[in-house]
Amino acid sequence: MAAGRGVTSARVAAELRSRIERGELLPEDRLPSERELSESLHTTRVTSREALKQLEAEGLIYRSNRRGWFVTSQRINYNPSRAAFFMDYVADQGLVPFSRQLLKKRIVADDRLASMLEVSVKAPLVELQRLRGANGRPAYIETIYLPEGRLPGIYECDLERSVSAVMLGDYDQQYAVVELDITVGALSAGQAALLDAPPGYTCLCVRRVVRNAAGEVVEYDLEHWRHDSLNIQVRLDNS
Amino acid sequence: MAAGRGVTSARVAAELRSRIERGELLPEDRLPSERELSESLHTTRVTSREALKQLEAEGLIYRSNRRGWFVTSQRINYNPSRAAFFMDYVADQGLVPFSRQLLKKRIVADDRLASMLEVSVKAPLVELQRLRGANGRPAYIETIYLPEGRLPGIYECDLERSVSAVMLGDYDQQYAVVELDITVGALSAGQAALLDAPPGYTCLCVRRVVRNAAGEVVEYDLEHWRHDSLNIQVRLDNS
DNA sequence: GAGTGGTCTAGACCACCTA
DNA sequence: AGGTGGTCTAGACCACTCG
Repeated sequence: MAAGRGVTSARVAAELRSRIERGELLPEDRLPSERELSESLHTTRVTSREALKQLEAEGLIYRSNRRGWFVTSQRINYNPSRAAFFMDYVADQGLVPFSRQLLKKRIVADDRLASMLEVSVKAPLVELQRLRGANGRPAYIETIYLPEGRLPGIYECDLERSVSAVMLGDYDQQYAVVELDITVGALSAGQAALLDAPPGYTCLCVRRVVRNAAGEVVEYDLEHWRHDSLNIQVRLDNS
Repeated sequence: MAAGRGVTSARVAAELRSRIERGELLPEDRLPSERELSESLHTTRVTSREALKQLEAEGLIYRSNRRGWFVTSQRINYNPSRAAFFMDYVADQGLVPFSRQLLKKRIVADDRLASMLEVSVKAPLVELQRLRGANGRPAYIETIYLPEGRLPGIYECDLERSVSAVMLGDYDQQYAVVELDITVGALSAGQAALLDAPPGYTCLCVRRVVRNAAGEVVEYDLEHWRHDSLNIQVRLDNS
């Protein structure tokens, strides 16, 4: 039969779960400290932590660096197929989005990037990195690669707010084909620090390859999302 | 700065990672037992386990019930947008697929199902559940709901192998629109047992709503995938 | 029956955050 | 400075699997 989860940690998890469901703990509320929890439920810290990690995996709670555990709130609904603007669709969901550029530089394609973007090795690229989130909480890190050869002068554009906007406006590039690759992974130490998560935190990796009407790759994105902040929604129309 | 992962467990993780990358440990190979590992690397079981769980989160290794830890092999590439047959696309990837029907029965729609399938409450449905995987390892559990009103006689069809096949053949239903909803979650105890995973194991939840050319919902799927067995690939054509 | 992972106890020290 | 989570030690018992 099922290898039953331990009785004690399950009890702690159930207790907290019910407090959340009953509304005693509201989104963004802070949970009791691990030591308090352990004492009041007659167990040890290791066991309480086991329960907390379980609820974290379920997406019910999250931890902030070394400040404590909190109840999660609404996830961001994300439709990676559309060239929608992050700031817009997050605001439409009643959240307050933010976006911070971490990096913008010119690089040349190495083997891996050359094959992903279908350009020759050493072709000039623009690399862009940004941190985005909602309601003051970081949600994902995005790294974007743009082939300068196909988008002349792209480096001079204001890419801070939205690449999609620049594509549509200045380049008249429709997103003809979008290829998505979605996998569960773990955050590196650097990524985790930026996302206010412990190293190794479970994340959703989304890889996007965007092609224009001519079939050329015009954008390659790598996104690392906190697993508890995201809901991917895709709509496919074959008609 | 980054809340650095502990030195010891990181050392154990790095050691195992390098053994895997160097090819000393091959896919499906068994790792040393937790006790051996702890002793040879001069640490305790709790710490070794921390490292093992980290590698598990990264998708490098997995555990089988109480039998031990193993190196993971190739993931299944899955394109949920197409009405492709599981047995076919897995075989195309050089893997040996299997599919086991767990349940097949007639039910009536409750509130939730009625709203998902856009039928009236108490409308007749067929519920189907199956366990699928590759190379002898379970990968996901799928629960399918079919509205009998729109697919008369569907219960009598042989749905064991492929719902898509029956749709295309007997009902001439093209999959006109597919709506996907993808989230990271945790397995319930029952699901975990079927998937040979510990309870609370991280999973990818995929919800599919399929509509025919008339815009009616003809299929509603709920899939729970082991996070280490899956790679979702979607291709969107806006041209 | 021997060995495995799954869980738990009861401590400890550290790095970091907040006041 | 005091409290928080992050990590670690050194044991223990249990449920299960396998030979």
